[in-house]
Amino acid sequence: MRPESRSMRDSILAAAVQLFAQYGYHAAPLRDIARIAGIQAASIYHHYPSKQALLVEIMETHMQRLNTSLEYILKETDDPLQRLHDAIANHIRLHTTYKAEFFIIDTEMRALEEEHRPYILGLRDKYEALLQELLLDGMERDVFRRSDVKIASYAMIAMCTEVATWFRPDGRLSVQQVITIYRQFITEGLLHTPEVVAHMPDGAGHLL
Amino acid sequence: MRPESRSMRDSILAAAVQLFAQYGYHAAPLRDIARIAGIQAASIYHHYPSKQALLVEIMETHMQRLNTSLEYILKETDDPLQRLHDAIANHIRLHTTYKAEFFIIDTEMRALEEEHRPYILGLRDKYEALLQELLLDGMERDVFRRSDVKIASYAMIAMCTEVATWFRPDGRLSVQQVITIYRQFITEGLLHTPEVVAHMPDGAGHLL
DNA sequence: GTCTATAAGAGGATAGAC
DNA sequence: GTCTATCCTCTTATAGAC
Repeated sequence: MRPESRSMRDSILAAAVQLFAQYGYHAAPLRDIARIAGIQAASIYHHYPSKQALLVEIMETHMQRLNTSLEYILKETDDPLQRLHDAIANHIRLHTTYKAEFFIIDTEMRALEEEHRPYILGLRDKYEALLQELLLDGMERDVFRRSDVKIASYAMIAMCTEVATWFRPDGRLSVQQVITIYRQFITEGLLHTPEVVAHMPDGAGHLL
Repeated sequence: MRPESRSMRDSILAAAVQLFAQYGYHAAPLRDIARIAGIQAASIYHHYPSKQALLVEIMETHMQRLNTSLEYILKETDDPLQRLHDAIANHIRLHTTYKAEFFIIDTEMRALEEEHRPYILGLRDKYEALLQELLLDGMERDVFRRSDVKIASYAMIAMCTEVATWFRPDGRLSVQQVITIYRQFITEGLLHTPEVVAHMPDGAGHLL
């Protein structure tokens, strides 16, 4: 694609991301997307075949980004706990960096026409499978408590994904702080870790 | 409201719930809602002033249901851990019983017109505040580990709410099983609880 | 590559008969 | 309380000039 068209193509996509996230796919008129991009509605069709194509491209790009990064973590790291930490950080970092894009993925699946839905759902299933692989491995190696792998993956994905709903770059917490808090919640839960140290003969060896 | 109209009013609302959940608010035509309810589109306006009124009524009814039940738990129960268990069970039970209704609340907030949004958001904020009250109390009484109360409430709500997305009454797990798994995940996290018992002098007193 | 003009249709809502 | 008929607006998408 030549440079002069590449730029307008990106502007249109950026405008679509903004309005799809703000009003939802069906409530975002193509005219408004065009206006933000600085052209007429009809001109969009020189760059994209339909409104639906904009949605598919947004979802495809970022689901692939998510999958590629998790595949990299699984390939490069062996320790289950380190893998989990990296996966949580990766998920939250991407969902705060591409906040609007992932919010669209999370809320506009229904807006996908039959033709494209299986493909995008496949990408989402792939991510779940990768995370489940991570969790199962950690359970088999006795690092994680044995529990329902599917439910654990759903719960993790749901809570880390929702960060895209409320996170504000200028808010109370930095991305790194959010990651640290979620990491501890996911690994240790809400309850106090039992005070093991007090019962041990020599009082040595803090667990944390 | 008289009985003969009450029935059609409910039929219309039930049809709206079905189609709003299936296709989304903007993609669900009033004509289709009417067809499922067994009347003509124009007849809906005898029972509701607008399409928007259907959405507001669905959201209002079930957010109030959620708030009332959590308020009851906080009033009747004092023990923080028991309160947490009850709150989780209550949230998941309501979100599986009124699956479509809560799915709409979770995905169609953007479809609310300015006039009604503050009211519904207020009900949602109220629920978050109640849960945060529960969590803060548990931390101050040293039952829960001290951590960020807001984040903990967001995480809990996100993971328990998403059950409405994938739960199937005829699926692999019963509602009670889902509740038990979530409960353990939220309280204990993914990691093994340290094997305290082995280090204790008499080996007595299982923690769980 | 962008424009103007417009097709073609769907949508929410209203009027007024019965 | 429900119907038929219809209004009015908005929307995606296309045709063809520049």
